[in-house]
Amino acid sequence: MKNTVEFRSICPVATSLDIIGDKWTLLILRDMIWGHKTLFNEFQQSPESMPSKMLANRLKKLEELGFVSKTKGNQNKKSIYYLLEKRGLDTFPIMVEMAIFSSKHFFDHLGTTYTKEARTTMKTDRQGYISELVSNYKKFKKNLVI
Amino acid sequence: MKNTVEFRSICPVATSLDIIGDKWTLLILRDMIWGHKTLFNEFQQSPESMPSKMLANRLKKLEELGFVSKTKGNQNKKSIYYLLEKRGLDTFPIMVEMAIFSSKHFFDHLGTTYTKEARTTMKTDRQGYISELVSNYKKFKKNLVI
DNA sequence: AAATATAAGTTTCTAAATGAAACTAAAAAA
DNA sequence: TTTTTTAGTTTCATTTAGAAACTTATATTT
Repeated sequence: MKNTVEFRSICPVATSLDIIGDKWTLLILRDMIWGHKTLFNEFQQSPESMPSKMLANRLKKLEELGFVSKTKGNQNKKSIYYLLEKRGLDTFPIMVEMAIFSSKHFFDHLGTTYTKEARTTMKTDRQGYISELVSNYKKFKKNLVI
Repeated sequence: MKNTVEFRSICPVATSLDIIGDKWTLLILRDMIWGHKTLFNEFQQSPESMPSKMLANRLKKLEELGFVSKTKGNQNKKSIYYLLEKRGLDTFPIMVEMAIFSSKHFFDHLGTTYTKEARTTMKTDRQGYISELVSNYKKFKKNLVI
């Protein structure tokens, strides 16, 4: 199975799409940033029910491209920990803009699950919101015992 | 041919991906915002060479979802003008973040095509950059004789 | 007016990607 | 020792993508 990225052009938008332009890749990173998920079966339990084949394929791609790192557990040698690297964390602003977009234009579908407060913060203090979630992740990663 | 959006969850990120999470949709909007393109054959001429079948499919979806409008020409009745509506313009911040991301992490691939200056502006005055391009588009749209 | 060209698609067909479901191998728990 | 858990892989049917040829309406050229 080949899994190399083919760039279609030298356009900066197209280049990002060549890498993260599908329905699953960003959801893994979402679960890592917002949910502090690290394990294969944790990603599987997300509400979108990603098929294990897709999950394995995308995790492999994300690791090859340096978005995430893969570490075998020390205590539990059957667990494999996936953690965000800098490149993975840098996709966060893209996802925040996606969240702002759908909250604005597809509010009826989203409903009131995510508080109005969180959405407002995202917009009014976008950079602060991003910085805090990133620093939270770094803290989580540092304290994680594998 | 069915073309309805199926939402996989009520997550704001997943919801955006359900709508624009593919390799082509955003490229049409990119050509409209940055290139002021309006016609079918103009979109076809982009460096990514979108197949006409994909282009027709995505334009239809974008129109159904209210991202763009479709207008038959008055002077030239065989031309059909596609123009951005508010919802389409609001995807622009997502694309800007994508451009910032790939410029940072895939610089080697992008090369020096897009000036360092433009990239710097995007980052240092993100909101200003967005506002100006949006207002340019609105001006273009207002002055366009169909 | 007739022939040619252009614009916006559609159709056809093959290849590739997706996704559900069952299966596997190694390690841990009971 | 048997069962369960974790992290995948394999198989196969369906869907989507993509290349290429075709179509239909309008416009332009001769």
